[in-house]
Amino acid sequence: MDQNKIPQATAKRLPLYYRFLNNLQHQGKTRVSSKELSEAVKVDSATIRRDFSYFGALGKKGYGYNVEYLLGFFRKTLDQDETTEVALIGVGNLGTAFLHYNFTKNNNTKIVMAFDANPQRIGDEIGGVPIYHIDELEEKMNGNVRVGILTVPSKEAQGITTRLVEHGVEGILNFTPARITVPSHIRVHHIDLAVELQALVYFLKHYPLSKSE
Amino acid sequence: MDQNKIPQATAKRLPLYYRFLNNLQHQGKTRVSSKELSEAVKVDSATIRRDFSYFGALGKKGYGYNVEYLLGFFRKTLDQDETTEVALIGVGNLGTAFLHYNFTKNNNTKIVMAFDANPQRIGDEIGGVPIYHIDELEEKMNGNVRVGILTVPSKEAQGITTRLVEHGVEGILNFTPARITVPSHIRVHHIDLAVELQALVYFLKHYPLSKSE
DNA sequence: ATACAATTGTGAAATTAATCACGACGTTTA
DNA sequence: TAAACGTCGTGATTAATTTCACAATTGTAT
Ligand SMILES: NC(=O)c1ccc[n+]([C@@H]2O[C@H](COP(=O)([O-])OP(=O)(O)OC[C@H]3O[C@@H](n4cnc5c(N)ncnc54)[C@H](O)[C@@H]3O)[C@@H](O)[C@H]2O)c1
Ligand SMILES: NC(=O)c1ccc[n+]([C@@H]2O[C@H](COP(=O)([O-])OP(=O)(O)OC[C@H]3O[C@@H](n4cnc5c(N)ncnc54)[C@H](O)[C@@H]3O)[C@@H](O)[C@H]2O)c1
Repeated sequence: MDQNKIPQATAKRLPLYYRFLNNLQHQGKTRVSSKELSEAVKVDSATIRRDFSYFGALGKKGYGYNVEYLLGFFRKTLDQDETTEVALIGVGNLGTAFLHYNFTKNNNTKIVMAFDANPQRIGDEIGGVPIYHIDELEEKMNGNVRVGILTVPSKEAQGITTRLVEHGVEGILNFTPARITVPSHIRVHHIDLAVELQALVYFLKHYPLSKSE
Repeated sequence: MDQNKIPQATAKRLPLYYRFLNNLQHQGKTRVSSKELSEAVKVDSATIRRDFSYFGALGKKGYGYNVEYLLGFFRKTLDQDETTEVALIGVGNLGTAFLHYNFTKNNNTKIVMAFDANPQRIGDEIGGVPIYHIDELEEKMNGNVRVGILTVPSKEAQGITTRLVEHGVEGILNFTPARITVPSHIRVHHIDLAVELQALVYFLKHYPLSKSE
């Protein structure tokens, strides 16, 4: 689809740019240079220009980028006008935090339902999101849910994943340590918080930064 | 320090390998091949062999790797025997979830204190971690805390960061959307959950996977 | 013993990403 | 209007990471 030439590394930075451009617009700024952007989002300015250039010539030489134009462009590119429905599975510590937050700011995603196995949680709403029993997964998911967020205990992850995929979910954001197996057309992003923390500690001990690095 | 030749991409995978090897040992397995590991952690087997090879010849041709030996090796490499103290700032939705979890399993990190500005939370403990008022940050941090986890509102992020750094913190795990500025010898890892979700949605729409990819 | 099967470790190739560096061109100023 | 300046877009380069593919070596079976 679309522009299959856009590097994945670039695609991952797009939401970041989008969010910052939004901030700029709220501040009433009308123009911005790759240098300013660079300082704000901590990405090299050449990388930013390169990223933008995959979408054509969006800026003006000697001037920079027009905030409104750029924002409008990214809004279309990131499909900000259509909402992707998301289901969250596992309303525990982490799941509850996500439901309260619900990624609503500047966002094209919405958690529309949640599931848990614990009867105490069923029937409640958190942040306007209804919580159903996991047995009702098949019944409540109506084919519009394209993404699942997994915040269940890790030993449940594979089973739930299989059920999600059978019911039309195309992408999974997996917060459990389990590495799940999915059909080849399903996309999984792992966010492994314990690994992130351990990796940070490893870097501290083994790659000490010098004052100039 | 140590082996500055280990690629960062490799270093990030080490905790993952470590965790899986632990599981294997608990299951009583004594040997494992890069192929088995590959299927479990979803990393190409050649990449795993390459990763291991930076540490020398850890395996045996025709046999694979000895689980116990490998685990012992990684335990040393990842400094599993010494604990790194961590402070968490911002006991809100996300912060509370992290305190309950506290990354205790197989881990060399421990959240030893938390801070918040909301008087209602002060004095409590969550998961055995005391919660202090943010004004006491300087007083309670004793120089042993090397890592800070930031789960405050984004506009507070920069100010808190500066204070943490002044009091000896060397690494920051930043969950706020704010991109913080730090001296060059401080390491920051951003985990931007909203960006992760948006990026997943972008990939779904623009890089549909085929059945064979 | 010997043959067979399995699996490592690693050069080399391929892929992906980041950075340099500069010509071209628009803006601003006087 | 013209000169000075700022900033983009990008070819070329460099760096980082992944993957291929196979000789070497070991374990296992007969
Ligand atoms: N909380 C953290 O800070 C943290 C950090 C790193 C990783 N994780 C991982 O995230 C996951 C969730 O962590 P948590 O702290 O929120 O755990 P939790 O135990 O608080 O929450 C898990 C929830 O899943 C529900 N559940 C159990 N089985 C289920 C099923 N079959 N179907 C639906 N719901 C089910 C439970 O009732 C519970 O509410 C775990 O895999 C954990 O390893 C959490
Ligand atoms: N909850 C999520 O799912 C989620 C997802 C993505 C990003 N985030 C980001 O993570 C951060 C925390 O999110 P949250 O949902 O937990 O928010 P929250 O409002 O629930 O928690 C923030 C906590 O920080 C405390 N706080 C405020 N100012 C402080 C200060 N100066 N010093 C110490 N503590 C202070 C507040 O009292 C509150 O308890 C935010 O920046 C948010 O954007 C959260």
